[in-house]
Amino acid sequence: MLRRHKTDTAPLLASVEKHIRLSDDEVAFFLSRLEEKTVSRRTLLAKEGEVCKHSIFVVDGALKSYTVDKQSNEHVISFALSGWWIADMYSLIHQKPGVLRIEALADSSLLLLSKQKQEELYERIPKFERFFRIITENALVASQQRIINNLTLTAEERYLTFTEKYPFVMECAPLHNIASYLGMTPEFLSKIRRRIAIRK
Amino acid sequence: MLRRHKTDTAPLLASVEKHIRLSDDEVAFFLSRLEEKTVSRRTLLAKEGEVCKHSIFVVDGALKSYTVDKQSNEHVISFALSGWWIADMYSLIHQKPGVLRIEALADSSLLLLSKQKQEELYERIPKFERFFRIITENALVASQQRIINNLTLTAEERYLTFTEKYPFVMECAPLHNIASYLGMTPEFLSKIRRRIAIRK
DNA sequence: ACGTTTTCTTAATCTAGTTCAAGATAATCA
DNA sequence: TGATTATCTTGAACTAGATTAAGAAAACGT
Repeated sequence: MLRRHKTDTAPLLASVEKHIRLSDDEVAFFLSRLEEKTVSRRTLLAKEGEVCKHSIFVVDGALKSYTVDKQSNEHVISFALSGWWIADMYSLIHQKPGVLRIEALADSSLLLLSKQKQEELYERIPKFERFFRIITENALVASQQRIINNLTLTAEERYLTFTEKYPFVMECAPLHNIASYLGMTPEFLSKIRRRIAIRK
Repeated sequence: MLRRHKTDTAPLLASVEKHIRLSDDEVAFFLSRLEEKTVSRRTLLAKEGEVCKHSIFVVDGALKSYTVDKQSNEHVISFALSGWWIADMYSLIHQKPGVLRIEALADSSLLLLSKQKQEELYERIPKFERFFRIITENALVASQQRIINNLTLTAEERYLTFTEKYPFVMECAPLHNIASYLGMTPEFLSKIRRRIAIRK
């Protein structure tokens, strides 16, 4: 078998074929649109102030996106583990300077789909409109659920919900990133953890 | 001209045709999928515990979606004014019991697209995949921006940002709904407003 | 292997925002 | 029109969570 990619494209194809059916030619065309990239921990994939050029699919490893405020506090907006997409959606869609940094939490192998190649993909294989519609819908549901949690739960409840829902993120992201994602300080998360430990 | 709908479909068609080009037949088919509904203030369009059956397009008027917690506090998740869509996306997509109530803030005229007819629409006119992909992308960007604001801004900054971005919501939603949407109590919003008024 | 940086925790102090209680005004509806 | 209900505000007491400072342990780069 001829492998155009050193990076393993199977996880991405599995995700695509869960939603749309592709011919071999279409698969080949799709794969030829992708750029592979392996990065080491701490590599920046996108930076605030720059236009975000790619959607990133994580084949293996872990990324996070975050903003840095004037007091240079990081605010983690999202995590992406194996099988997830990540991007600065605002910047990517409107092709305007973004507000997010995207950084590798661990050595990672990625597949990048540039905005331009994504548009070509829609032109050539309209079924991909469907795929990305569904992916985006799922992301929207998750985003709204997070808003609901932020509005209705206490810091401790948010932490417990997170550990149940995303145990794998717990394993690869430092606690202060998780605190930030959950909207609290690392010190307070530490207190919560002790509270929970003592209760048991 | 034969009017299938008493409700004015022009705003919705304008929004659709901003993103995809339709033939007259396709327009007719699309419109035939829609159900029109006029409701008075306080009418419930969806209720927690029930499966959400429709995407709702607001032609005229205003809706809100919200959850009610155990202490029977309302938490406003979203507003929808003329030209906006609203739904309990989780419930609609997965066809499982939802967590949101959707309620009219004012007498409103609506166009409803049922989950089933939406699927039929995708079958018959695949271009609609594109339309809803774009609509969903925009909703996701807005949702993520709200998360960023919640993580990085103070209550006062959130209020000021909101009044600038959504002046029309300010005009038709009661203040305690806006406080709830912004993640603060109505009493505190009131204090913020006084603070701002005094400063001027 | 060792110095440096990152990660995580603890404790004291502080504050942004909540809770509770009450009153004023404006809408709503029979 | 008059009673009722919703909206908005004010103030005092309170608390969930932030801030500041510091130390211990682990991970990392060279």
